[in-house]
Amino acid sequence: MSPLTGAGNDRPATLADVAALSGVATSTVSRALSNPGRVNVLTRERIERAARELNYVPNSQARALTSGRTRAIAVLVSDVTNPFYFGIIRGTQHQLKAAGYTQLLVDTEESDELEDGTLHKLRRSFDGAILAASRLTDRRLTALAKEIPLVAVNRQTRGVPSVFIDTPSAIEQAVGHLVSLGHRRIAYAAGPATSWPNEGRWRALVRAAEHYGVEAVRLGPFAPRQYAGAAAADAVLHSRVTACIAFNDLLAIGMLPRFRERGVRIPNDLSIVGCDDIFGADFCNPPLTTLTAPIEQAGRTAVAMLLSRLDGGPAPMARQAVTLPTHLTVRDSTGPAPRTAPTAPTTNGVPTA
Amino acid sequence: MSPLTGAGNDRPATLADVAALSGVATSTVSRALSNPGRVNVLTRERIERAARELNYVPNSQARALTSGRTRAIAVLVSDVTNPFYFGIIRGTQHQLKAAGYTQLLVDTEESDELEDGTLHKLRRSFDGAILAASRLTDRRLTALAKEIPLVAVNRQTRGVPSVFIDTPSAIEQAVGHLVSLGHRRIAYAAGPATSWPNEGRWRALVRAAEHYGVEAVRLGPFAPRQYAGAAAADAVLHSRVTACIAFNDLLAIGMLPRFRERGVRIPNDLSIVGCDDIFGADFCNPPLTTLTAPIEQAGRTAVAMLLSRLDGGPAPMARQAVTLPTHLTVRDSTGPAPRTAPTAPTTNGVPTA
DNA sequence: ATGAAAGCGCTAACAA
DNA sequence: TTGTTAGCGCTTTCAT
Repeated sequence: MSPLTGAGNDRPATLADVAALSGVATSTVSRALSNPGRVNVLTRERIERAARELNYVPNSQARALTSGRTRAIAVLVSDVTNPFYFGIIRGTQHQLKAAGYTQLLVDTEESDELEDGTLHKLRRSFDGAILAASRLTDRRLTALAKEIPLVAVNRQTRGVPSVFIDTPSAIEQAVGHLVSLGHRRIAYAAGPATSWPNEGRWRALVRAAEHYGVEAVRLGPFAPRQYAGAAAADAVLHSRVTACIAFNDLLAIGMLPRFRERGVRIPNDLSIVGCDDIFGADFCNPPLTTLTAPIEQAGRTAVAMLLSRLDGGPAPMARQAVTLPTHLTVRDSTGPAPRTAPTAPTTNGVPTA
Repeated sequence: MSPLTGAGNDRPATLADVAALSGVATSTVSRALSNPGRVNVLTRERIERAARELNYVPNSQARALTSGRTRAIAVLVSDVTNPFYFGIIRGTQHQLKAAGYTQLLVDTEESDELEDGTLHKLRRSFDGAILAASRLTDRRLTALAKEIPLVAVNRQTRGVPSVFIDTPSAIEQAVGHLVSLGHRRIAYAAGPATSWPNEGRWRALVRAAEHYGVEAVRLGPFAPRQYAGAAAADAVLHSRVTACIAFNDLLAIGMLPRFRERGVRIPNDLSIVGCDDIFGADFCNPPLTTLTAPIEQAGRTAVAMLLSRLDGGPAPMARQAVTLPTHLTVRDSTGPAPRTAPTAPTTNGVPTA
């Protein structure tokens, strides 16, 4: 018989059972189990023994009904398919479990309505939410933050606690790196218009380009998916640049085979920089130079902020906006600029798309 | 004002509010909303209108307390870090949402105790569970399946409904493929001893090797992680084989850079076959020949089985054990056998580890 | 077809 | 420090 199984009982033990066995009132048991300090040491021990004997497990639904707290946190991602979120999920999962919370994972499928709707439908099923990539408007998000304890990742909006992964700063480093390799014209393969970090990355590129006196050209938008890489690669080849910074690694990784098909060698003919440093960025071919984001840490930090807020009242010590540093990781997809920008060969054995 | 926000009310509407507004008893509202058939059409419409007006959202905790059903399904994975589970999670998430269920994601960290413990602690928080890679013993699992509606993935145990990804059959194909390329001695880089599919894969290799009259050698066990690839690669180089089938793609991908370091070319000097076809298997270097598993489908199927069980009583139409076919996907990590097996060079400029 | 009433298991005043 | 007593919001008999 497993120690975790009831002692052959039919129905799981309740507070009342524990109370009966230990000869106290249910309220005392409740206190002993949640506010151990506010109960006599001896009775508490007796109660704990009884609870163990009956293999008592609190019913979290019932607990939630009265206390209003579920000890569950909703984590909303815009696409479970995207490996970027796995870092986030890993971080949140770790931190939540440590704090005894359960994680409700929700995929909002890039839809703001689904995001808003789910948040409301599940409202009483969680104590707080982490929006890993909110597609909501600023207004809506601000309003929501007043109703629901939440922390947004990569989304800075007034009044909304957030964890910001500072990719823009790293973009400046990336541009410096490219400039030092002789690149003078750099493309940005943009992500979806609904993505908040997308604009910041482009602006950072523009700023850095101005600073270094080089050109920046914007391409896209492209879906933040591997399959969008082909279109992005073609666009790059038509833009007469010698280097490209992609909205994210997924897109960058998707571009690689397309360049190979078209006879464009990376990094000899063209340099590529990704963003995030997701799973796979280190072993794709060639390994990707990218802006390494502390993804997992972002998840952990978001949870820490949220929980401290839940425990410590509306606005505790915790800062309301945390910025996580990001750095350039140089691998093999960037190299010295070629004399001329590569173009799509029209007579290369490979037909142009 | 968002249609999803209450009309400026302070506290969310309850059944009683809806009842009051529509002039009926709470029980009638309850029926109208759950058993639409058992209520007068007119009153039902009135109730629905009232509910909409008050922006009523049922409190799932309260509902769970009486009905015993939470409309949540727990999905247990042994390691959220492993991309294999991405596919499972994607599949379950999709199917669960379609059915109006919430997904509770739990990482059991390869620990059977944590698995068992979590299952019990959360017992009243979900209606059923999907064990994506149970580390429990057969006895324990069987016992558990009697208490809790569950479906196991890649784990066949009597009395436990399961979805089995038939990688063993594909291993036979893989061996055939390797034999046709001239390989006569094939290694198996084993996964963890606690992994159920691990043994089946090895047995399939032994069987196929016998059938083709070639040798099979077993190496390991290795952690099913990228970092274990270095050790696995070294073991392969000491085993005098010309081909290796790895427990999973993660391990295979981890082996690749190690071979490169040691001057062993894939597939010229050595052929590698992975299992699962996870994210990354197609773009690593070289792209991996692997046994493509319908991972996402496995997740979807598991959910379908579980839900049909929950709705349709203890043992409905649904088969209790489903096998999903797997096939060999040949990419660039397998090729003709070299004349002699590669070994670890001791004087190659690269020091041996 | 509808209503009244009794809980589900727990927490949180309030008393003692 | 402990017990008594109301509920939390909902479902579900049992009546009507």
